[in-house]
Amino acid sequence: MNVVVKQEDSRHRLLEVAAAEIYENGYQAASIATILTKTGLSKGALYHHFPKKLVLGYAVLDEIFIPNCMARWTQALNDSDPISSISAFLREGLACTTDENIRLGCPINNLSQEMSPIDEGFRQRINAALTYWRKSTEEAFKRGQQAGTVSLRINTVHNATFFVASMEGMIGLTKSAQNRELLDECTQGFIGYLEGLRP
Amino acid sequence: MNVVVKQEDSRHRLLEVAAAEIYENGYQAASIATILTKTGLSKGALYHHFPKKLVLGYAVLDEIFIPNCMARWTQALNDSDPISSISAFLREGLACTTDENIRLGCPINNLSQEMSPIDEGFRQRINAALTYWRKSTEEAFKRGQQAGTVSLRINTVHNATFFVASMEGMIGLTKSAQNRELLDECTQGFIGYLEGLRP
DNA sequence: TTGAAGACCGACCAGTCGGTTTGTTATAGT
DNA sequence: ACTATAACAAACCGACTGGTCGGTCTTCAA
Repeated sequence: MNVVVKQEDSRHRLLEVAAAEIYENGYQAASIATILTKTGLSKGALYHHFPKKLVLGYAVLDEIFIPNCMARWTQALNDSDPISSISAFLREGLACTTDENIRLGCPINNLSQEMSPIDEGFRQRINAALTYWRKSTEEAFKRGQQAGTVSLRINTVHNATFFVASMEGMIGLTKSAQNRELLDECTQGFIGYLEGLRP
Repeated sequence: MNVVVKQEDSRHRLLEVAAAEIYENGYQAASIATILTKTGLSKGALYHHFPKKLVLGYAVLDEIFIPNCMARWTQALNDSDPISSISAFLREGLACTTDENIRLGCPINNLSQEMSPIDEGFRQRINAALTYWRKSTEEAFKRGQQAGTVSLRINTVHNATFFVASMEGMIGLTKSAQNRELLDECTQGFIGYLEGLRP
């Protein structure tokens, strides 16, 4: 009976170790050999579950990176006051950012920058996630406008796009500075911008 | 006499071709062999001018990427009305962004995301450039405050940091979307934020 | 009991990587 | 004219890459 568990386990272990490797080194520099060593599995096992490295990369994105990132976001937006809830989201993000996060940034953004120009499969997956992020933010702004918590004079599309861009940029800048203080400063500037969207 | 030209030429050609390769593929995936093919030079030539691939990468950053990026920026800020001049800078950037820029993003940001976590030499160079960018923006905001074109209620440090982050994020988001319209929307949101910094 | 199938192993492959070494040519200084 | 040195050229190297393939073991249905 634990054999069934074990076979499911192999795929899962592969995915998780691969995710860690890709997060640390990027997709292209992530080594199959290293993943095998860290899982304790063989090459046969890996290529039994995933026909190519590319498919493994897609699976990591689809089953680990994107769900992880989306989970926290969607539950932060069920509100008629998006500015407050997004500010809270930023502050919470600041608080629960680990040293590893500061060093390595956002896994999706990393893959986006690395793979978008050279592989359509990666690009489309990432773009879909980012588009969803923009759209849900845009709708949150609209709900805020209806509830009177967001100024009617702002363009929700422009500001939703600018918001997502700034979010990614903030993480990226923190990564190159490797400095938590900078993330703090940037978050405060970010919240200042958001507060400016009130009526 | 044209021999002297030629030897300087070799280094230059190597730098330029390497820059293009790194811009296209990132540092790690940039192939020495490809660079040699495209320059028409031999391995001996390359390793005569640069002892290691890493040194070539640093040189590309120091002598090509960073100067190119800084040149346009510094001349855009000699003004007592930074909000107007930065907005103009954004609009101009939008206008002169090539399709290649949309596909490949900002070379410095690319290297930052790829190399910051794994090589201190890259990280420090990039961080120095970004720090300079933040500081010069901060000073521009302060000049604006003195001239009465920027609100005295904003924190110049926070907003300078947020500005640089948003700048990088905007380029990165455009890259993953590969969509000029999105860059346009984001720029408009960006300018809206900047206008909000006025008194 | 037998047979089929899924899960897994690990030796092996061709190709590419950055880097080294040895050798040649051209030029500048004396 | 002679020599030292810069500026290349190209064969070569070991390490490593993703990927293949023949075979083994376990599980389960018939």
